[in-house]
Amino acid sequence: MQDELSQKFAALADPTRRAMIARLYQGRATVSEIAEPFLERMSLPAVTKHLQVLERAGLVTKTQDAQRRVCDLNPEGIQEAAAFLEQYRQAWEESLDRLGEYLKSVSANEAKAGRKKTHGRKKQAE
Amino acid sequence: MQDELSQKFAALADPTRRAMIARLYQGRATVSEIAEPFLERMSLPAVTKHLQVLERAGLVTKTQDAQRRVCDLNPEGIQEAAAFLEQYRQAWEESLDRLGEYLKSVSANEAKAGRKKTHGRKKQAE
DNA sequence: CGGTTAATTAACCAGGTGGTTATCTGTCAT
DNA sequence: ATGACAGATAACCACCTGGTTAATTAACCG
Repeated sequence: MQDELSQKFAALADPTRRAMIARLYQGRATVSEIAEPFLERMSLPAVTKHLQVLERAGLVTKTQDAQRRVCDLNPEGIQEAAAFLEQYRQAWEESLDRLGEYLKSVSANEAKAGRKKTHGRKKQAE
Repeated sequence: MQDELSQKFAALADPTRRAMIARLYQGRATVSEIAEPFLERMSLPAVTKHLQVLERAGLVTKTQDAQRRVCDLNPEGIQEAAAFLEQYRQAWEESLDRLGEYLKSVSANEAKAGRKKTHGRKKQAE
C-alpha cells in the first residue's frame, strides 16, 4: 500500500473500522473499551489489528497510560481523506445548482424528480 | 466486500483509480481514452478491471456507444462517500476553531506551525 | 462476408487482508 | 517476587486484489 491517501481510504473501507471511528468520535477510549462491542464477533487480536490499520493510516493515535493504550481520533487525518472528495464535491454542487436552475426554467415541478434513469447529471457541457 | 460504503472507500484506496476519477472529472471519456495514460504502466485488461471496481462502487457509470464504452463520473456516488467524512469534519471544524482560539490566546505565531511531531491535536477535552 | 477496432472475459499468479489460536511482553498490585 | 491484567506478536489460514497473457465478444467499415 503505497501512499498515505490510499492507506486512509483502505482503512475506511471496513465497517468495523468505521464503527471504531464512530466510537472514538464520542471520546477517547482504551483498546479494551473499543474492543468490547466487537468481542462477540471477533477476537481481541483482530481488534488490535484494526486499530493498527487506523493508526498507520493516521486516522487514530495511540498513547500509553500505564498498561492501558488510550486511543484518540486524529481529525487532521480524516481531513486529508475528506479533502480529496471535497475538491470534487464543491465543484459538483455548482453544476448541480446550474442544473437545478435549468430544470426550473424548463418546468417548475420537475425539480424534485430527476431520478428515473438519469441519475447521473453529467453532460453539463452540452 | 459487504456494504456500499466499504466498496466506495475500497475503490478510492488506489492511486490509479483516483487518477481515473480525476481524469473523468475533466469530462466523460471512453475506456481507451481513460486507459491511454496508463498503458505504459499496465495492460488494458487491468484498466478494465479498475473501471469495473469504480462502476460497482457506484462512483462511475458506463454507457455503450457503438463499440465504445463511455464513462462518466457519478457525483452522487462520491457524495455518499464524502458524507461519511463530512459528518466528522464539520464537528471537528468547530473543535479546531475552539483550539485555534485557545492557541491564539497562548501564543500568536504558533498558529501555522503545528506539524513537527505533534501532528495530532487530540485531547481537546482536557 | 471478412477484417479491424474496442473492450471484456478467462485463467492464472504473487502478495496482501482479516481472521484465528497460542504465546509473549509489560505494568500494576500485593 | 508473584500473579493478574491489558495488549501486542507470532504463526498460520482462506480469501480477495491487482496484475499478467491469451482468447472472446461485439460493432463498425468496406
